[in-house]
Amino acid sequence: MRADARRNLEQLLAAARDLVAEKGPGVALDEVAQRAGVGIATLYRRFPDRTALLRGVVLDALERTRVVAERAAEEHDDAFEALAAYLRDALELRVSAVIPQVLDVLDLEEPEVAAAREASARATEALVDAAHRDGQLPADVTFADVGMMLVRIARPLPGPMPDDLKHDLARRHLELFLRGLRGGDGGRLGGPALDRRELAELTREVDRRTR
Amino acid sequence: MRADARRNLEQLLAAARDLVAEKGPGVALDEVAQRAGVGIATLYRRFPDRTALLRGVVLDALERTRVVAERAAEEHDDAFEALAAYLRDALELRVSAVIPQVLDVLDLEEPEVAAAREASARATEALVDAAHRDGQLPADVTFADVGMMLVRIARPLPGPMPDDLKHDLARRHLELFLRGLRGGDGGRLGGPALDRRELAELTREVDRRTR
DNA sequence: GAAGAAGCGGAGATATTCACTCCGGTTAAC
DNA sequence: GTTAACCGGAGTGAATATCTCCGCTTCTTC
Repeated sequence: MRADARRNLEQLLAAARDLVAEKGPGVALDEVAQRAGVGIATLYRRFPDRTALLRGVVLDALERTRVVAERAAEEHDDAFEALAAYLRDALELRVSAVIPQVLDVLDLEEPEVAAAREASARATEALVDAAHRDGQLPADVTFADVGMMLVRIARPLPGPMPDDLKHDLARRHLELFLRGLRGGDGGRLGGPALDRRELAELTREVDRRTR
Repeated sequence: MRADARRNLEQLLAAARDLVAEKGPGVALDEVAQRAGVGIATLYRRFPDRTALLRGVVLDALERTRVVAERAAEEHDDAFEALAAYLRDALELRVSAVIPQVLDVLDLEEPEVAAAREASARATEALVDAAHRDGQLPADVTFADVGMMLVRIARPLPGPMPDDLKHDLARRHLELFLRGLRGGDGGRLGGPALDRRELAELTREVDRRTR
């Protein structure tokens, strides 16, 4: 495979990942190609139809999720810290938000997808279970709770706001969530601490610029 | 105004609210009319174009938000409980998720919208400030943090799952968030506590049914 | 309970958007 | 320098969405 072809493929997957997370699985494919910086024909060359693209996106996302979950387990002795590290990494990957969007549309029984789902879920379940065993995660907070809160936090917020600010806020809200799970006072939140005035000013400015 | 006309108007606003929260401001207007149980002509009779409908939805949402915020302040002596009551009520109204979606598209300078925004934000800011003053809300958790976490929790999760379960989970996650804010152990979470198997089983079933 | 005003529904013409293909030109690899 | 792989984007046809028109129905009032 030629080097530029591989680069284009990766850019397509990244663009599709971000756009599907934001707008759902029905995004215009032209838009995906444009965001990826390639022509529409290049998209169709790699992925014969929308389903193939979505399959590619979700397989990539599940695989990346599995990798960071397993790495987090290896690199941290403390079970809660391992879980926290996984959640932070997954957020950076911008991967979690896309998975449920695509599952809405894809065939879940399809073996390759089912296997990836299983592997990924198993790896993150191990983190949750370990934190439970160590008594660091409240017993009534389940696998689904953690996973879904990650989705909620990873989903790009709607509203007029620069993308990087949205992401900074997502990081901050993940820390807030972790602090809540941890129980104690927790550490600093970091990131933008916006009061009402600052928030209003910010959105107004963006609104004006894009109008 | 005739009684049936008023009822239809309310159903249109409710349908538009839910659908915009779920799919964004670009929803097909036919779909809105159908969900409201009225003909498409009835929609256009009330709202000459999409912008008018979105304006109606957001004004309604902001007004309802203001009302529950003010009522929460009145009915609760404890500042944190007042904030919690507001968040719970706002979640039930299914109103929070729609506001940022629409702000993305509407003219924020328009006086009526700006006034409603101001009034609504002021009322919820009062709740946050009071909880800060009483030392029940960590000082570094801002107005924007609380508001955005509400949006994150109120937004319907994507993925194959019955709507009422999604809503039960949203309630549960709000309680989880409140427990985190409160700091202590907090009360019971309530609602569906799903482990990995149950979650997988559930989505698989829905997936099969809708296929 | 009859008259009439207000309101309703949905078929269909029109506009818009989207998916997908084709081919002349470009670029990486050796 | 050659060649095979790869690329871009205009363009066509299909699908989808918007919005109007008008015959029918339902409330309200006296």
